[in-house]
Amino acid sequence: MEIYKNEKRQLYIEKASIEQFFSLSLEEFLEIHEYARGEWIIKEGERPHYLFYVLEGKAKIYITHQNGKVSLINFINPNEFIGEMELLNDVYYTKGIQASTKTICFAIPINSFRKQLLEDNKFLRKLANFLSVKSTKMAEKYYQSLSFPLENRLADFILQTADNGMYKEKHITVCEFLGVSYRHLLHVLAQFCEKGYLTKQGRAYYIQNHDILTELAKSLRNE
Amino acid sequence: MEIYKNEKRQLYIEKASIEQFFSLSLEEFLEIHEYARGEWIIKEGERPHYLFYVLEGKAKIYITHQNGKVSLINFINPNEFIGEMELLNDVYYTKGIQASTKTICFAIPINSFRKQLLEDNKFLRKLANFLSVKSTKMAEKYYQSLSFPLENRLADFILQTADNGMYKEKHITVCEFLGVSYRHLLHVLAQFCEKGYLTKQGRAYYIQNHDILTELAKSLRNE
DNA sequence: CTCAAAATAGGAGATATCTCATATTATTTT
DNA sequence: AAAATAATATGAGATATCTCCTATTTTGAG
Repeated sequence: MEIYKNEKRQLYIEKASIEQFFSLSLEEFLEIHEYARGEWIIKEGERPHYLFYVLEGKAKIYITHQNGKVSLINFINPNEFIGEMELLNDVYYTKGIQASTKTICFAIPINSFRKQLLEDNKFLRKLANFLSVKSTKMAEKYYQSLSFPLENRLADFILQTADNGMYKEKHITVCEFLGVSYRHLLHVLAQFCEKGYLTKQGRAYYIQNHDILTELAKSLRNE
Repeated sequence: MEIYKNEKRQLYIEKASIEQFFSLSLEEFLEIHEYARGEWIIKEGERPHYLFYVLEGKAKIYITHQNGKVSLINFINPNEFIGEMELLNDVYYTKGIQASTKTICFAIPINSFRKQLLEDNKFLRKLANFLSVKSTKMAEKYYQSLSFPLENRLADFILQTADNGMYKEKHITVCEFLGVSYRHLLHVLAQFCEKGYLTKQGRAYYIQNHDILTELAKSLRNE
């Protein structure tokens, strides 16, 4: 983990236009952290010392179950908070958060600023907004996972992550994310190929029948 | 739906000690609504006109999927908000909320007070707190549902809802809530009886082996 | 009290998904 | 370049869960 100093730090502080977050001026206490791919931003079971806000990069939230099974429960993307739960509650939290690409975030030491943050209207509104979106998304994922077989959820995931008609995610990440076994993921992918929705070339899959995938994915979101 | 007036209204306003929610004094604009069992507090697809806070009773959140299947996605209990999403976002929302017992809540007309609410720190903090808990719970449910078979989730549910060793929920509600088919729920319940965890008398089930159920449920929460 | 609707109950077969085992191929480390 | 590790692939059999069907019992409305 690297903490940016001087000009580099200044650059990011300006870029993030942190005025939008706070009425109070935290600027001089704000740290800019960079985490390398694979590094743990928060270790599971450890109480974090900072409130983070992701500026660049991508991270993953993991939970380890008692049976040893580890689930990827979500991605964290730019413009999202990390550690807001710990700011609000005293309960401590046991999720692990790992950078999955180089990740740059701003970091506010919780211990020193908790009280002030909780009195800042601008910040609170921003936070409440973020939380409401987060909780909606989670609820969506939940009932989707219950109500639909992998076929539908995978179609949706493919459409969301495909780049120019080409799908090329790591199976391991995907099956964690969708909560199915590696084996079954491959099975359904093979089915998609067999049915002509996708074709496989090497490690990549090309979308052949966009409409059918869209149709499958549409069942998830009932709009 | 009944709107309380005068003394009845006053009673609930005092009981809820609404000072804890707001710095501003909304008291005279606050309505107290009572919904009968089965009544819709918010109809699916309809934009609500109030922010609610449940004082007494229990409600259910439903979503209807495109395939016509309806999922119960959660219960709403006393001391929880309803409609906070609509307050924060302009997006409108398509969940249906139905009272499952007589439900009394306070109701703030959103149109008139939105702006003021969003400037009230006390309220925002309360709301952020609520949302963070909500989203955590949802996340928990999500990964539980993915990682564990019904056996574990049902054991947990039984322990949570059993009253004095007796479990007596409606199967229909439960299978919606746990996201499994009616048939399968019965099957696992029958298994529990066969294995001696429960015994069945009429429509009720009595817990015979509390320890095993606890053990099954414990896998869900890894503490 | 009566009838319709809702809830319970269980059989049978299909499908989705998992576990385990074993090869092969990329990628990273030394 | 060799060795170690991670990722991909696939078969086979087990289990969890679903759908459809049909019968009985309970509950609620009139």
